[in-house]
Amino acid sequence: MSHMVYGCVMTVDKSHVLRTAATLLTRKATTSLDEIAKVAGISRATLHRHFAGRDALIKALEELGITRFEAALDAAAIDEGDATGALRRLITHIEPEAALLAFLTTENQLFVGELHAGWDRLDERMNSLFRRGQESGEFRVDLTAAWCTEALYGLVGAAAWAVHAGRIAPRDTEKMIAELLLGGVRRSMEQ
Amino acid sequence: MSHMVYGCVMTVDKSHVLRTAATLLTRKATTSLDEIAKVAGISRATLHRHFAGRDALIKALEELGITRFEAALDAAAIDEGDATGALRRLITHIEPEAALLAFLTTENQLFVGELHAGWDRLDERMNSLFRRGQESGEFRVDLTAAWCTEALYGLVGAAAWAVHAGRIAPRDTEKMIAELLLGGVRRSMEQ
DNA sequence: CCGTGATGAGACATCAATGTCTCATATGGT
DNA sequence: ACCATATGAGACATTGATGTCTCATCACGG
Repeated sequence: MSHMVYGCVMTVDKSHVLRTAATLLTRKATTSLDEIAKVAGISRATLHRHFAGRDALIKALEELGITRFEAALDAAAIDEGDATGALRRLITHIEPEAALLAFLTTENQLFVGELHAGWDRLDERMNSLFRRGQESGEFRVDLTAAWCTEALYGLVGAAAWAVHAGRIAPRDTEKMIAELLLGGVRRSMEQ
Repeated sequence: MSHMVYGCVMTVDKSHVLRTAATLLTRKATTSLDEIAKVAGISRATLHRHFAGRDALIKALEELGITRFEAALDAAAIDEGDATGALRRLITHIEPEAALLAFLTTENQLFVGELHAGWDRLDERMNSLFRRGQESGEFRVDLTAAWCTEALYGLVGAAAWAVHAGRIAPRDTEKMIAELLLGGVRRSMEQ
């Protein structure tokens, strides 16, 4: 019985399904599995074959988001160079996953039970980046690292929503997030 | 068991019920009316007497949020004085309504159909505040007013969540939002 | 003391979402 | 050509939320 070889016959792109689910669930948290399957272009039966149920789908969404976020942190090499540059690189790598991240940070339903252990690790890496910037003198110290982390999450979500609403161009999101987070809206006196 | 310490026992405090609903629905968008009623301290029958159904409850939530937001804009007198001060005052007045606002900005379900006309008015007032700051030279012009508005919404939501998660103290939210939005995390050279 | 009105408790039917099943079809590999 | 696997379509029962109803209770005012 040496069958069960994975990887070639799988015509369903789980990542695509999950992204579709993230988009729909962000817009309407009560979206039915029927609609998710329909928009993803698969039947409800197939959706159910890949994800046992709604909870499993949400769980997979969480897993994917954490994985992508972690990958973005790695790709941005946030521990190298100055914190400002590291933060810019991070935003660049996070932006493509904005919709997914926005879903995870707003769907607090995930945290009613136990929260995924991966989040602790991500939060810690984020916090350490801001702390590093504070210690190097790049970042102000009157804003806690924890708040800066939460603010980044919030801004990423706001940007995703603004793009969806057509208020800002997709190509501008990266700059908008980075500039606002780093410099704020106030015109600097030095300029 | 008839308790409830209101002045008059025969009238349910709709505002209290709505705030409870906002809190619960923010944490879990699929919270049942049963649980909302229970946490609000009323029976499901009474909840249904005041709000015809889930949609009506959401609608009332939207109305309340818009009303409170509009009141905050008025109370802050955002058209008077410099834009920076106006923005600080606005944040001060908005902060108590953070949970409610956070719900409205994340519950995009509201916008699948027609979006409430009140939002246009609110967005316009917010945008004009940021435009005013740009024209007076206080705010930078490379960040659009629309984005600044969305960013404020996002930061208010992030702050509400951070407080709920115990990451920042309630008394600090005002400062955290204002300082980050105005000045960003980067240490200013002028200091 | 009694009546009006709001509420609490619960029964009941309904509906939508969900989970599970079967069967037919399509695809890819052997 | 044959077989294994994935998929699509749909039937079916179940579950939970919801809307509606009735009745008992409690508070307040006349």
